[in-house]
Amino acid sequence: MTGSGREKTPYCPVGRVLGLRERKKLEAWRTIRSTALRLISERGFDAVSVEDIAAEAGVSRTTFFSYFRSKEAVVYDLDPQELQQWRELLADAPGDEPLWEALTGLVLSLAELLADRLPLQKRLFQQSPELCDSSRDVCDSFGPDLREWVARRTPDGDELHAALVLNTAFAAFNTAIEAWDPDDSFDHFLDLARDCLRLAGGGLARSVS
Amino acid sequence: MTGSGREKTPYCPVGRVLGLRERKKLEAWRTIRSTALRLISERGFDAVSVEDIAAEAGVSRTTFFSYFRSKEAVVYDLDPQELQQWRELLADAPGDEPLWEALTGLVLSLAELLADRLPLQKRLFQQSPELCDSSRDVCDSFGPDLREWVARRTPDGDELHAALVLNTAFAAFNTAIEAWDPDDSFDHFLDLARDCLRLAGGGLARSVS
DNA sequence: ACCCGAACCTGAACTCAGTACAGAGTTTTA
DNA sequence: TAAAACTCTGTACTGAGTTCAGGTTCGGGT
Repeated sequence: MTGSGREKTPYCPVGRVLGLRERKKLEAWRTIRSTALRLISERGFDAVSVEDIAAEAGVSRTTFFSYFRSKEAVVYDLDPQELQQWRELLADAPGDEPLWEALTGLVLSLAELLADRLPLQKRLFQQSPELCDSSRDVCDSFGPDLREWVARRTPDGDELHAALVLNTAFAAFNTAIEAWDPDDSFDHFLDLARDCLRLAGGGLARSVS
Repeated sequence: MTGSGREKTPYCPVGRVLGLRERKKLEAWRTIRSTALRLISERGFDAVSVEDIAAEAGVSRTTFFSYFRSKEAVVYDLDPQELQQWRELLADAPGDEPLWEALTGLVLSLAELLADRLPLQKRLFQQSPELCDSSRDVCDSFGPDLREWVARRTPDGDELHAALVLNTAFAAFNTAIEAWDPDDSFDHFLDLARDCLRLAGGGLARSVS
């Protein structure tokens, strides 16, 4: 919905020094999120309604939707502080590396940033296939930013190549997520992601099998 | 929804010789689909409700949902005959080629199979970003079959590689779709798809830019 | 300290996707 | 031609997502 506007409201800015308002908002965001994750991991995604989450978080249904665009978003969205770190990462990324190498680095940094959330998230995927189906992309929340970053450093005429590189990096990342067992260590996931990115970057054509 | 069962009902079987029942069903399927595409291309995806489609197609809302799992599905699903051709393609695919080459071939054959529908579909994407967002994958309808095909010809222990190859092929295909202008010839699209698959297969790491 | 505007929260009412089901109608089969 | 199997339809329901008109709370001046 909402056409393709990026952010309806500049929600949860996370500036340097937070006023009372901003602190409350961040707190509300986190209460809703953690409540949601708790309920969903207890009962499964489908068995929890937005109403349940809102009630349990002590907030109205309407407010829930002012913090999260959809029910899935409460699972996928980055914490405002993570989002800020992610944007700093993008801002600081070197501009001289070849695109694929730069992207590989970014994706791996991102993975580390998500270290806390990913295991739980992956477990939710396994419990609730409907979650997997709907948003098949864990990339939803950071994807747009990354797209923009790629676009900015892409010379005219090379859009196809840039898009291909980006989509392939996503594919590699998602493949690693799919393959990972959340009971294994997170380092193991990082290895998987590295492997996938390396294989995809090195060319899938000539290869085993 | 529906756990992860493949097909709730074996709808529209398209056997060799069709009985009256099957003929009616195929006809109904096509009426609904074409009505839907017409209305949606006239008014936009969001401005058309399932009720509108059903009414215009002379069928009940309930019946609509017995033919299509969702409102998006009516745009994405393969025609039962296309689906059959696609399955034959899979069945006939050689088992001795390396995985990437085999997949490349399959994806390109698939593209040709979709020649009629793709231009309109791409135009709908452009008109209705909400369509793009929701099902970011044109691969939805044939993806499961292809996954299964890949799984069958994957030796144990190589699942990661197989998944990576598959996801990357999808990524390349989607990239081509994204990049294609539906006012250009369909051959141009095929060239794009070929290029994307070749680039991804050949290794994105060392490359221009 | 006070006030005003802006930002925020809320309940209520609404639209629409998707599901369940029971009954009526149609095709198939024997 | 009658029973069995399948299909369609209306009805009624759940729940996601939106809109909106208040009420409340915060922040920045003065």
